[in-house]
Amino acid sequence: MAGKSALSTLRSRVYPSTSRQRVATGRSKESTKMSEAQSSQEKPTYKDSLNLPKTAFAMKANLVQAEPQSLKRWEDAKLFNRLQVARETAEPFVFHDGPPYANGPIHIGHMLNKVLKDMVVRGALMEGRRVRFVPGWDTHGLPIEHKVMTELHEKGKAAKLDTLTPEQRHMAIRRECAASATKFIGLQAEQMKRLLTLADYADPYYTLMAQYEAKTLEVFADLIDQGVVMRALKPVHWSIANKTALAEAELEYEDREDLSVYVDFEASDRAKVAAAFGLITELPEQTGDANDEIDESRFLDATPSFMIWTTTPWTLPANLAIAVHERARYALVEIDGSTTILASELVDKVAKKAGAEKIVVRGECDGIALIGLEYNHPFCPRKGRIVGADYVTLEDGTGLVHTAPGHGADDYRTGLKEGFPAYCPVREDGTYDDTVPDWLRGKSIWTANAEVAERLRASGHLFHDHKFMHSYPHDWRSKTPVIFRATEQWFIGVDLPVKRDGKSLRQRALAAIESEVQFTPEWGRNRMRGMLESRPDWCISRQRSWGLPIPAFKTADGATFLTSASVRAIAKRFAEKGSDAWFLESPEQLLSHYDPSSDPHAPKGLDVASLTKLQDIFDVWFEAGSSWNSVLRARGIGYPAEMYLEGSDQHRGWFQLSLLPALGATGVAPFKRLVTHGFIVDKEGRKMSKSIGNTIDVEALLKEHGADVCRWWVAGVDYENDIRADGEFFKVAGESYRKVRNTIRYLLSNLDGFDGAEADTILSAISHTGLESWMLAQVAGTQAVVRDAVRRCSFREAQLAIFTLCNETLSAVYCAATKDRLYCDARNSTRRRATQAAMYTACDALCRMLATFLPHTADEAFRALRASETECIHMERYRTLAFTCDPRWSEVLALREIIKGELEKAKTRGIENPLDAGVLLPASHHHLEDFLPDLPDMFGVSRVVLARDQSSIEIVDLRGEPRCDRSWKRDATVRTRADGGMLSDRDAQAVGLV
RNA sequence: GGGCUAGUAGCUCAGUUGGCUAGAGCACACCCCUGAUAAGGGUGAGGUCGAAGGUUCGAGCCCUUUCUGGCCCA
Repeated sequence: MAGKSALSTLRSRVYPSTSRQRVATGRSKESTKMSEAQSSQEKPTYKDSLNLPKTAFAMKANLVQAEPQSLKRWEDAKLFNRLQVARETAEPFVFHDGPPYANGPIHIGHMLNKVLKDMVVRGALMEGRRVRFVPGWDTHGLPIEHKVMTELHEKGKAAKLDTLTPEQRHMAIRRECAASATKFIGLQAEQMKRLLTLADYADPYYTLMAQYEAKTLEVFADLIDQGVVMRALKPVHWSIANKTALAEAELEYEDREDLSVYVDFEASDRAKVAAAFGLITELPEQTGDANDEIDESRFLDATPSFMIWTTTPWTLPANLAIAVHERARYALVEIDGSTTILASELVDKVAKKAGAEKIVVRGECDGIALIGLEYNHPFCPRKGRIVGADYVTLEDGTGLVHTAPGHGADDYRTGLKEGFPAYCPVREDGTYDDTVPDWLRGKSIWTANAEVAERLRASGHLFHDHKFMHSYPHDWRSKTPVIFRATEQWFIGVDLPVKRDGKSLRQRALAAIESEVQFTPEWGRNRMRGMLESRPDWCISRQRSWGLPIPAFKTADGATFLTSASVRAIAKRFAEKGSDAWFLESPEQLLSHYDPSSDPHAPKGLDVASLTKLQDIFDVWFEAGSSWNSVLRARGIGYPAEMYLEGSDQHRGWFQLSLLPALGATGVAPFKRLVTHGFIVDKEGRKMSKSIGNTIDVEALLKEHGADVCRWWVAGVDYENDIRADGEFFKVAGESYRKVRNTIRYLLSNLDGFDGAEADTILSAISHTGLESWMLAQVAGTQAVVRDAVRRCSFREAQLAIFTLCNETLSAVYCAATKDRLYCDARNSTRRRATQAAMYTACDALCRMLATFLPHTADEAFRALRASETECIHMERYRTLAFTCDPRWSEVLALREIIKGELEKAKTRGIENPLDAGVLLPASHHHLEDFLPDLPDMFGVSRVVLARDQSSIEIVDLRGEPRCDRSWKRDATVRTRADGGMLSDRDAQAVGLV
């Protein structure tokens, strides 16, 4: 004992740090300390008699090493499955994962999305709900196929593909694609698990699974039943060399010289054109009135033309319209004898290019005045019409745009709007069909370019032509130029009436987002409405290898065969064999479950043996957009989902493309609520991109900070808008995490030897005016805020409430106030045990609240609290916390703030340590008398007195009074005890010196 | 170019229908404690609310224009 106290003394002497000695401002403080230390040499020290904090819960989290151990513990304990069993009869919370694309490692956006989803999952679990969250992956589609093809090229294996039959070729590519997707699913799943997300990783969904594909086809069949699936023409990039459609990613842009032509399209009705420009074509009758003299400049005697410019003369046979901009100015000019119309701004430029000399502007008007006028096609026997289009610019050409809906994307949209067909007289080998004039039939479009120009020149329609260099798309494989060519595609018609109720998908979708779906943030509703209002029919077919085949056939007489019954039969086949069957099996095999006699829509006399398979595959969005059926309904999880939670780009993507098929097939939206988050940008607010080099690597983040810190960062971001991220921000999140962790550690460290089972009994006896009641009421209030905030996905709000509880309520106030009783009271004193019971309850509640955000740390703390390695916080649910406190506590807290200020002022009087101070409260505070026992600890002072004769708060200097050697309080009962120490009654009792 | 959306202390954010001397937390500075110790407590300094006009007795909040970002289209 003597040795120990000597050591303590030595420590107290040596401990003051050098830095403090450097900054020590003055005089007496150090000397006072020294004299006290010296005097204590003769006196006993009491440190060992105190109940000081003790815990195995480490201050340093060491997340990077510890989290994988938690993962393993949960996996070994089969946490996900145990939860399913435990919550079997609980109210389900249907939550559905939007599938990320399996073509690379996860990036920080995935981290954000997955962690937010996990907070929803864990939040619902803590509410006692049953949550079966199935993670999914989108596995089909062009990016994977393109990447695989590029790799095959690089490895020199692509040439071999060309020696295969088309079906062998498809299969070879599909095998490679499946391998690639599977590889990245494995990688991503591990990374997502490392983020401590809780999901059914043992049984996830992939869009390439046979069952999934079958269920997607069922949705397609439902849509056929509802009458919204149709076949129509649409222009696509077309490789003549390979006779196939190409995607944007398969194009390479190279410079190419083309013939560019300026063509005059003769107006059909001279008078109408003249009127548009304020001119006349008929001379009014002579009245003889001198004032009625004819203004000859207003008289138009020639038939004007509309001048267009194009670099693809071969598309002129398909011209159906000319587009102008409503607000652009157009001029009627005479150029070298011809009368023509073009944008005012471009008259000089065009004239100069053509070397024209004599230019007379006869009139001007806005584009809107031209809309509706008609013209005669220069070599086809039909009329065309002037239409308005926003994309018309005055940068090149004439301001009047040649429009062939079968040969251009803009043209096609204009055609849809104006009711023109996607007329395409070009066959798949690049030659004209029989609908064009004789002299073009069967000719290649490339040779047609020059011939069309010559023909126009001969007939006087060619104003000017010249060679023109421009960037032009080429097929990346054959290196040949591609064309836009309208082909037959499958569509879901958004304006067709659905059989169920006669309303179109567009009408139903608009109604659904108006009143049946909640949006977080609310502006998502507006955004989605705009997109739904303007969206065209959904083209669901692609000409690719890697995807789910659209199971359509061609009959011997060239008709397309596809009915809902045939699709359902093939769905059955795919469920057995996977969609590879489409490329491996004969039509008879594929249709083995199909019985034409029971299909009212089967063609008469259908001969299955004579069918040939069509080669379209589904747009990947159709597959992802059917997940509510392939996952939620197929697995009996529930329908519709409570919520979908994705990035705000999915308003156009997954949200919309899930809504449309679901409304068609079921009549009900697949989600009740849409929550969106913004995109992660760098600290300057710029988007992250590999080329700029401002990306943040998820693996590196996890390695540096651990998942709980990363999750704590996610919990704190304002995810509704762009989210700035930077390495520094994670350090800040780490600091905040440490604060919470330390608070928990301190609570735990004061619970050494306390039996948590007694907590409730002890707390049932506490007073409303007691400190415990106040603290527990704060905990209860925080829990209510957290639960409500998490339900609303307002994680930031929940995090702030938890942090404030730790930082303010507990660390700064409650823990500071209860130090004296925890350390100095007798170990089993009623007061100390009440404090422990309150701390136990607070810590328990904190673990439950934190489980949503910090799965590892909450579990670690909970096991420490329960002193059990088998307990798991994630099997728990919220407890009801029915703690309330006297409403006057708010006054006590306000008073505490005032006292702190007074104590600060008292420092100038030399009272630097609050334990050297007493507080005199004036008569006006007598209503707080019930709180008096806790007030000294609340203020951190040695004594609080209610003084009737006092008119204001006063800080009393107690430095003249004896100081208890054990508690360091200046207490009236302090006196020399039998062991020679100066102790107060309480402390004397605690050490057994009564 | 169009639709939606954001811009408040060094950083991350609150600021309800216009009424405040514009608030938190972190970081920073200074102080206390050394019995939560690679912890804990206290105090303080930081802002012409992106910019310019306008409405109003009064604007961070409403209107117009504009600048800088983000998402989705074109």
